[in-house]
Amino acid sequence: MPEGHTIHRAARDQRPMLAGKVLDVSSPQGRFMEGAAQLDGRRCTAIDAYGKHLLYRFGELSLHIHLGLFGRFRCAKRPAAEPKGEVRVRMMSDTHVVDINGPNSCEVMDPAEAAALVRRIGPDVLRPDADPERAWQRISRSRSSVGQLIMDQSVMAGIGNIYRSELLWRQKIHPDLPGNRLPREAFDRIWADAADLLALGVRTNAIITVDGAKKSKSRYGERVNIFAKNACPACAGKITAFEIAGRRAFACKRCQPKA
DNA sequence: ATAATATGGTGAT
DNA sequence: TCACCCTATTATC
Repeated sequence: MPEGHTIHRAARDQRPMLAGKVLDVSSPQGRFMEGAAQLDGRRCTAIDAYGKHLLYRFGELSLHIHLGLFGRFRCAKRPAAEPKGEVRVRMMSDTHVVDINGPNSCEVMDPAEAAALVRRIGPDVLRPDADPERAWQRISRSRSSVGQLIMDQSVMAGIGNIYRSELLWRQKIHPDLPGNRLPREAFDRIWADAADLLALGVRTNAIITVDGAKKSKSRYGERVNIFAKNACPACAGKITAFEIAGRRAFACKRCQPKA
Protein backbone atom coordinates (compact mmCIF):
# COMPACT_ATOMS: atom_id res chain seq x y z
CA MET A 1 0.00 0.00 0.00
CA PRO A 2 2.95 2.34 -0.09
CA GLU A 3 3.19 5.65 -1.86
CA GLY A 4 4.89 8.57 -0.14
CA HIS A 5 1.98 9.33 2.16
CA THR A 6 2.17 5.84 3.69
CA ILE A 7 5.75 6.37 4.78
CA HIS A 8 5.20 9.80 6.27
CA ARG A 9 2.16 8.50 8.05
CA ALA A 10 4.17 5.60 9.43
CA ALA A 11 6.83 8.00 10.69
CA ARG A 12 4.17 10.10 12.40
CA ASP A 13 2.48 7.09 13.95
CA GLN A 14 5.64 5.36 15.07
CA ARG A 15 7.50 8.30 16.59
CA PRO A 16 5.54 8.23 19.82
CA MET A 17 5.84 4.45 19.95
CA LEU A 18 9.58 4.14 19.37
CA ALA A 19 11.50 7.38 19.22
CA GLY A 20 13.53 8.27 22.28
CA LYS A 21 13.29 4.72 23.59
CA VAL A 22 15.62 1.79 23.89
CA LEU A 23 14.41 -0.92 21.56
CA ASP A 24 14.50 -4.66 21.31
CA VAL A 25 15.22 -5.39 17.67
CA SER A 26 14.84 -8.86 16.23
CA SER A 27 14.13 -10.66 13.00
CA PRO A 28 11.44 -13.27 13.60
CA GLN A 29 11.66 -14.35 9.97
CA GLY A 30 15.40 -14.78 10.28
CA ARG A 31 16.47 -12.84 7.22
CA PHE A 32 17.79 -9.80 9.10
CA MET A 33 19.62 -11.41 11.96
CA GLU A 34 22.90 -9.50 11.68
CA GLY A 35 21.27 -6.12 11.27
CA ALA A 36 18.90 -6.75 14.14
CA ALA A 37 21.81 -7.72 16.37
CA GLN A 38 23.57 -4.45 15.55
CA LEU A 39 20.58 -2.39 16.61
CA ASP A 40 19.23 -4.46 19.46
CA GLY A 41 19.35 -2.62 22.77
CA ARG A 42 20.13 0.75 21.21
CA ARG A 43 18.07 3.88 21.59
CA CYS A 44 16.02 5.02 18.60
CA THR A 45 16.81 8.72 18.40
CA ALA A 46 14.55 9.81 15.54
CA ILE A 47 12.41 8.57 12.67
CA ASP A 48 12.75 10.42 9.36
CA ALA A 49 10.78 10.03 6.15
CA TYR A 50 12.24 11.01 2.78
CA GLY A 51 9.91 10.25 -0.09
CA LYS A 52 9.17 6.55 0.13
CA HIS A 53 12.17 5.86 2.35
CA LEU A 54 12.09 5.64 6.11
CA LEU A 55 15.14 6.04 8.33
CA TYR A 56 15.04 4.90 11.92
CA ARG A 57 17.97 6.68 13.53
CA PHE A 58 19.90 4.96 16.27
CA GLY A 59 22.51 7.61 16.96
CA GLU A 60 25.11 7.13 14.24
CA LEU A 61 23.43 4.13 12.71
CA SER A 62 20.27 4.23 10.64
CA LEU A 63 17.88 1.46 9.78
CA HIS A 64 16.84 2.08 6.20
CA ILE A 65 13.44 0.73 5.23
CA HIS A 66 11.86 0.86 1.80
CA LEU A 67 8.60 -1.05 1.53
CA GLY A 68 8.64 -1.62 -2.20
CA LEU A 69 5.42 -2.95 -3.62
CA PHE A 70 4.64 -5.54 -0.96
CA GLY A 71 6.01 -4.27 2.27
CA ARG A 72 3.86 -3.25 5.20
CA PHE A 73 4.04 -2.08 8.77
CA ARG A 74 2.02 -3.52 11.58
CA CYS A 75 1.93 -1.61 14.85
CA ALA A 76 0.43 -2.68 18.13
CA LYS A 77 0.66 -2.18 21.85
CA ARG A 78 2.46 -4.65 24.00
CA PRO A 79 2.18 -7.42 24.91
CA ALA A 80 3.44 -8.52 21.53
CA ALA A 81 1.39 -11.00 19.55
CA GLU A 82 2.96 -13.80 17.55
CA PRO A 83 4.57 -12.44 14.39
CA LYS A 84 2.11 -12.54 11.53
CA GLY A 85 3.51 -13.75 8.21
CA GLU A 86 7.07 -13.01 7.21
CA VAL A 87 8.21 -10.45 9.76
CA ARG A 88 11.65 -9.23 8.70
CA VAL A 89 12.12 -6.86 11.61
CA ARG A 90 10.35 -6.48 14.90
CA MET A 91 11.09 -3.41 16.98
CA MET A 92 9.80 -3.30 20.50
CA SER A 93 9.76 -0.44 22.98
CA ASP A 94 8.46 -0.57 26.52
CA THR A 95 4.98 0.15 25.17
CA HIS A 96 4.72 -0.86 21.51
CA VAL A 97 5.62 -3.40 18.85
CA VAL A 98 6.30 -2.51 15.23
CA ASP A 99 6.60 -5.34 12.71
CA ILE A 100 7.81 -4.85 9.17
CA ASN A 101 6.87 -7.45 6.57
CA GLY A 102 8.26 -7.78 3.08
CA PRO A 103 10.31 -4.59 2.77
CA ASN A 104 12.25 -4.11 -0.43
CA SER A 105 15.15 -2.61 1.49
CA CYS A 106 16.04 -3.33 5.06
CA GLU A 107 19.58 -2.46 5.95
CA VAL A 108 21.73 -0.77 8.55
CA MET A 109 23.52 2.30 7.26
CA ASP A 110 26.40 4.35 8.57
CA PRO A 111 26.16 8.16 8.44
CA ALA A 112 27.82 8.40 5.02
CA GLU A 113 25.49 5.84 3.49
CA ALA A 114 22.41 7.46 4.99
CA ALA A 115 23.52 10.88 3.74
CA ALA A 116 24.12 9.48 0.26
CA LEU A 117 20.65 7.98 0.25
CA VAL A 118 19.00 11.25 1.22
CA ARG A 119 21.06 13.03 -1.44
CA ARG A 120 19.88 10.84 -4.27
CA ILE A 121 16.22 11.31 -3.42
CA GLY A 122 14.61 14.24 -5.19
CA PRO A 123 12.64 16.95 -3.37
CA ASP A 124 9.83 15.33 -1.40
CA VAL A 125 6.42 16.91 -1.95
CA LEU A 126 5.57 16.17 1.67
CA ARG A 127 8.58 17.87 3.21
CA PRO A 128 8.36 21.57 4.02
CA ASP A 129 12.07 21.92 3.27
CA ALA A 130 11.68 20.53 -0.27
CA ASP A 131 12.86 22.69 -3.14
CA PRO A 132 10.52 22.30 -6.12
CA GLU A 133 13.00 24.21 -8.24
CA ARG A 134 15.21 21.14 -8.32
CA ALA A 135 12.37 19.11 -9.81
CA TRP A 136 11.56 21.82 -12.32
CA GLN A 137 15.17 21.95 -13.48
CA ARG A 138 15.13 18.23 -14.20
CA ILE A 139 11.70 18.17 -15.81
CA SER A 140 12.06 21.21 -18.00
CA ARG A 141 15.33 19.87 -19.42
CA SER A 142 14.10 16.36 -20.13
CA ARG A 143 12.62 14.80 -23.24
CA SER A 144 11.10 12.03 -21.09
CA SER A 145 7.38 12.09 -20.52
CA VAL A 146 5.85 13.94 -17.60
CA GLY A 147 4.25 10.65 -16.59
CA GLN A 148 7.67 9.11 -16.25
CA LEU A 149 9.30 12.13 -14.64
CA ILE A 150 6.89 12.89 -11.82
CA MET A 151 7.15 9.31 -10.60
CA ASP A 152 10.92 9.26 -10.86
CA GLN A 153 11.96 9.48 -7.21
CA SER A 154 15.22 11.23 -8.07
CA VAL A 155 13.26 13.99 -9.81
CA MET A 156 10.59 14.45 -7.16
CA ALA A 157 9.82 12.09 -4.35
CA GLY A 158 6.63 10.64 -2.96
CA ILE A 159 4.39 10.15 -5.96
CA GLY A 160 3.49 6.58 -6.87
CA ASN A 161 1.48 4.92 -9.56
CA ILE A 162 -1.99 5.95 -8.41
CA TYR A 163 -1.14 9.54 -7.58
CA ARG A 164 0.59 9.85 -10.94
CA SER A 165 -2.50 9.12 -13.01
CA GLU A 166 -4.75 11.04 -10.67
CA LEU A 167 -2.59 14.16 -10.50
CA LEU A 168 -2.18 14.43 -14.24
CA TRP A 169 -5.89 13.95 -14.74
CA ARG A 170 -6.71 16.61 -12.16
CA GLN A 171 -4.33 19.04 -13.83
CA LYS A 172 -5.52 18.13 -17.35
CA ILE A 173 -2.11 17.11 -18.62
CA HIS A 174 -1.47 14.03 -20.72
CA PRO A 175 1.16 11.69 -19.22
CA ASP A 176 2.93 11.43 -22.59
CA LEU A 177 3.71 15.14 -22.76
CA PRO A 178 7.50 15.56 -22.77
CA GLY A 179 8.88 17.32 -19.73
CA ASN A 180 10.52 20.01 -21.79
CA ARG A 181 7.15 20.97 -23.24
CA LEU A 182 5.45 21.31 -19.88
CA PRO A 183 4.70 24.94 -19.07
CA ARG A 184 6.12 26.22 -15.79
CA GLU A 185 2.66 27.12 -14.64
CA ALA A 186 1.52 23.51 -15.17
CA PHE A 187 4.45 22.18 -13.18
CA ASP A 188 3.57 24.51 -10.32
CA ARG A 189 0.03 23.19 -10.34
CA ILE A 190 1.23 19.58 -10.31
CA TRP A 191 3.59 20.25 -7.40
CA ALA A 192 1.01 22.11 -5.35
CA ASP A 193 -1.68 19.52 -6.00
CA ALA A 194 0.71 16.69 -5.15
CA ALA A 195 1.62 18.37 -1.88
CA ASP A 196 -2.07 18.80 -1.03
CA LEU A 197 -3.15 15.31 -2.04
CA LEU A 198 -0.32 13.50 -0.32
CA ALA A 199 -0.85 15.56 2.83
CA LEU A 200 -4.48 14.49 2.76
CA GLY A 201 -3.21 10.95 2.26
CA VAL A 202 -1.15 11.25 5.41
CA ARG A 203 -4.10 12.59 7.38
CA THR A 204 -6.53 9.91 6.20
CA ASN A 205 -4.03 7.12 5.69
CA ALA A 206 -5.62 6.55 2.27
CA ILE A 207 -5.26 7.74 -1.28
CA ILE A 208 -8.12 10.15 -1.86
CA THR A 209 -8.04 12.23 -5.01
CA VAL A 210 -11.74 12.94 -5.42
CA ASP A 211 -12.57 16.23 -3.75
CA GLY A 212 -14.77 15.63 -0.75
CA ALA A 213 -14.59 11.84 -0.94
CA LYS A 214 -14.32 9.74 2.19
CA LYS A 215 -12.41 6.61 2.95
CA SER A 216 -14.20 3.53 1.69
CA LYS A 217 -13.53 -0.14 1.92
CA SER A 218 -13.97 -1.05 -1.75
CA ARG A 219 -10.78 -1.35 -3.74
CA TYR A 220 -10.54 2.10 -5.25
CA GLY A 221 -14.16 3.02 -4.68
CA GLU A 222 -15.14 6.63 -4.95
CA ARG A 223 -11.75 7.77 -3.74
CA VAL A 224 -10.07 8.02 -7.13
CA ASN A 225 -11.20 9.56 -10.40
CA ILE A 226 -9.68 7.51 -13.19
CA PHE A 227 -7.23 4.96 -11.79
CA ALA A 228 -8.45 1.53 -12.93
CA LYS A 229 -11.70 3.12 -14.05
CA ASN A 230 -13.50 3.00 -17.37
CA ALA A 231 -15.28 6.32 -17.59
CA CYS A 232 -14.07 9.85 -17.05
CA PRO A 233 -15.99 11.58 -14.25
CA ALA A 234 -15.63 14.92 -16.03
CA CYS A 235 -16.70 14.17 -19.61
CA ALA A 236 -18.03 10.60 -19.32
CA GLY A 237 -15.66 9.60 -22.11
CA LYS A 238 -13.65 6.41 -22.10
CA ILE A 239 -10.51 6.23 -19.99
CA THR A 240 -7.59 4.76 -21.88
CA ALA A 241 -5.32 2.31 -20.09
CA PHE A 242 -1.71 1.92 -21.15
CA GLU A 243 1.72 1.38 -19.68
CA ILE A 244 4.53 3.69 -18.72
CA ALA A 245 7.75 1.80 -18.15
CA GLY A 246 5.85 -1.33 -17.25
CA ARG A 247 3.41 0.29 -14.85
CA ARG A 248 -0.29 0.80 -15.48
CA ALA A 249 -1.33 4.29 -16.41
CA PHE A 250 -4.67 5.87 -17.19
CA ALA A 251 -5.76 9.02 -18.96
CA CYS A 252 -8.72 10.71 -20.58
CA LYS A 253 -7.80 11.73 -24.12
CA ARG A 254 -10.38 14.46 -24.18
CA CYS A 255 -9.64 16.04 -20.79
CA GLN A 256 -5.88 15.58 -20.97
CA PRO A 257 -4.59 16.96 -24.26
CA LYS A 258 -0.93 16.38 -25.05
CA ALA A 259 -0.19 20.03 -25.57
C1' DA B 1 -4.35 -25.75 -5.26
C1' DT B 2 -2.34 -22.70 -8.33
C1' DA B 3 -1.95 -18.36 -10.75
C1' DA B 4 -2.26 -13.65 -11.18
C1' DT B 5 -1.95 -9.29 -9.35
C1' DA B 6 -0.36 -5.23 -6.60
C1' DT B 7 0.17 1.78 -4.56
C1' DG B 8 8.20 -0.12 -6.05
C1' DG B 9 12.89 -0.30 -7.41
C1' DT B 10 17.47 -2.14 -9.29
C1' DG B 11 20.71 -3.92 -12.30
C1' DA B 12 21.81 -6.38 -16.50
C1' DT B 13 21.07 -6.57 -21.55
C1' DT C 1 12.99 -3.77 -22.10
C1' DC C 2 13.47 -7.53 -19.25
C1' DA C 3 14.49 -10.38 -15.18
C1' DC C 4 14.36 -10.28 -10.69
C1' DC C 5 13.62 -9.21 -5.56
C1' DC C 6 10.19 -9.11 -1.68
C1' DT C 7 4.83 -10.92 0.40
C1' DA C 8 -0.18 -11.03 0.79
C1' DT C 9 -4.51 -11.25 -1.22
C1' DT C 10 -7.70 -12.27 -4.76
C1' DA C 11 -9.10 -14.72 -8.88
C1' DT C 12 -9.35 -18.87 -11.44
C1' DC C 13 -9.22 -23.67 -12.20
